[in-house]
Amino acid sequence: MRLSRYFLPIIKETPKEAEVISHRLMLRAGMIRQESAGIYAWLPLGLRVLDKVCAIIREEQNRAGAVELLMPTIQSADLWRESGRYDDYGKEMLRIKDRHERDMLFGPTNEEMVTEIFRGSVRSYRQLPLNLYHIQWKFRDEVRPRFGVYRSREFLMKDAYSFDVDEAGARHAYNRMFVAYLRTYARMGLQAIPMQADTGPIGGDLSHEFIILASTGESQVFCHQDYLGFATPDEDVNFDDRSELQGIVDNWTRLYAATEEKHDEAAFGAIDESSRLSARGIEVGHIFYFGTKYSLPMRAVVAGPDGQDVPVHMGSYGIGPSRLVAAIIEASHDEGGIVWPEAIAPFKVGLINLKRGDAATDTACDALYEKLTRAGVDVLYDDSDDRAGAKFATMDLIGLPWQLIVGPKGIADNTVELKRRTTGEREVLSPDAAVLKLIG
RNA sequence: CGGGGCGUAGCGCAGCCUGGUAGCGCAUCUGGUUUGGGACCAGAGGGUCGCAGGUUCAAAUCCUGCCGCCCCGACCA
Repeated sequence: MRLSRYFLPIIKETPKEAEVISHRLMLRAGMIRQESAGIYAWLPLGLRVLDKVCAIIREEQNRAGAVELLMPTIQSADLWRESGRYDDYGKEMLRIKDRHERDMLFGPTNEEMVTEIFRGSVRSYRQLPLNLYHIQWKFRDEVRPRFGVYRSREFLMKDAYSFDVDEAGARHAYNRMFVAYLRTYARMGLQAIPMQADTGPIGGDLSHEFIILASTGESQVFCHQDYLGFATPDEDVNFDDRSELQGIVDNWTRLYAATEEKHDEAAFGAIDESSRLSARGIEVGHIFYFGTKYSLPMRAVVAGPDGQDVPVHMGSYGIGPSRLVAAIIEASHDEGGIVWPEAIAPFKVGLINLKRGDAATDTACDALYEKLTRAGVDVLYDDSDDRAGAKFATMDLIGLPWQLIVGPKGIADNTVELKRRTTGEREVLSPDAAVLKLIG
C-alpha cells in the first residue's frame, strides 16, 4: 500500500481525552476514531490489526473443533423471555422497538439465540459434541465506558457455545477452549494466565478468566509467579484426546491464580512469599461451563442412547478481539509508539523513501515495493515528500516490525538498510538480500 | 448512579474573573527555498464560541435549563 493512496490520519499531539497508553496510541496512529461514548469507528490501519487478531482466533477455534457461523446483532426479546434473562439483564441491555412496536434488543451475548438454533436442528446425542462460534459486534450499555476500545459499549466478541450430552463431555469441551485460548494469546505475543473467576450474569459453576498482567488493568489479580514461564501447548495437541487435554488443563490450574472476587487470602498466603504475584490485570477472555441453565428452560434436548430426551450441557467462551488490540498495545509499546508482534502487525514492513524526487531512489523504492508486494509481503510504502524524520516517526508510531530504508547514499553503492522495530538494530544489505530476508 | 472536570477552527489551547463583535501553536492550501531523524520564508482558507432561553444598547464572557465528553468509584469480553 502506498501511503499517498491510503487513509492514515496520524496525529502528532496527544488527544486530551485519552489517558491510557493504548488509547492514546490507537488515536495517534489513526487506528480508531471515537463517534460517541464507548463507540468507535475502526479506521483502515486499526481494521487490519483487528482482522489479524480475528484470523488467529479463527484458526485456533477451528483447530479445537469449533464451527463458525454468524448470528445477527438484533435479537427478539421473546427469546430472552424464555430464559428469563430479559428481566435480569438490566440497563446494560440496549432495548429497542421495531416499527410494529415489537420488543427487540441489540445482543450483548448469544446464549439464547444459539440455543434456539441448536434446538431447531439437533435431535440426537450422536450429533454431539458440537461447538458453534461467531465473531460479531455486541452492545453492552456499560455504566462507564473507558480507555478507548478497551471498555467500549460496542465491541467485537468471539463467542463460542458448546453442546454435549453429559457433564463429562462438557468438561472436555471446556478443556478444548481452555487450550485453544492459551494458544491464541501466545500467538499474539501475550502471556495470559487462566484464573478462577466469578460467573456473573452468564451463570454456571466452572469458569476461568484469562488475564494478562498490565499496570493499567482494571482488576486486581493474585497468582503464583511461575505462571509467567509456563509453556504454550503445541500446535499438534490432539483436541479429541480427553486425557491429554485434561493433563494440560490440570497443569495450568495446579497453582494458585484468582481474580479479586474469587481471591482466597489463605491459599495465596500458603505460597512461598517470593513466588506470590499480586498485580493489575486485563481480562482478555472468559470461559464458562453452565450445564443446563439455558437448555432446561429453553428445552434444548437430545435423545440419549437409551432413547430418552436429556437437556444438553452447555458452556460459553468469549474473547474480545477489539479489547485484545488494546491489550496487545498495553503489553507492547515504547516511547516511539506501538511495537506490533509480527503476527498481528497491520503491515510487515514500512518502506521509507528518504528522498522522494531523487530519480535513482524513487526507482529503487518502486522496484522494492513491487517485488515485495508481488511476493505477498504487506508493505506500507511512505512515498510522501515528508522529511526523513517525519517518516521515521510515523513508522515508529504505527509499529511495523520492519523498516526498509532507502536513500540516495545507499543506492549509490547498491545498499539499503533494514531496521527492526523491536530492537532498533539496523542492517546494511543489498536490495535483493533485503527482499529475500523479508520474504523468508 | 455518586464525586470531580471540560466543551472556543481538524488537533492542542488562550480569551471568560472585569461584556464592546474571536486569537495562538500545530495541521491544511498556494508559491518558493529545502530534504539521511518531526525544515524554513511569504501568503491564504477555515469558527452557528455545545444547544436553548434570559439579562443588556451590546454576550464566547453574566444568569437559568438542557445536551455532550473525559477522569475517579460501584459493574463487565
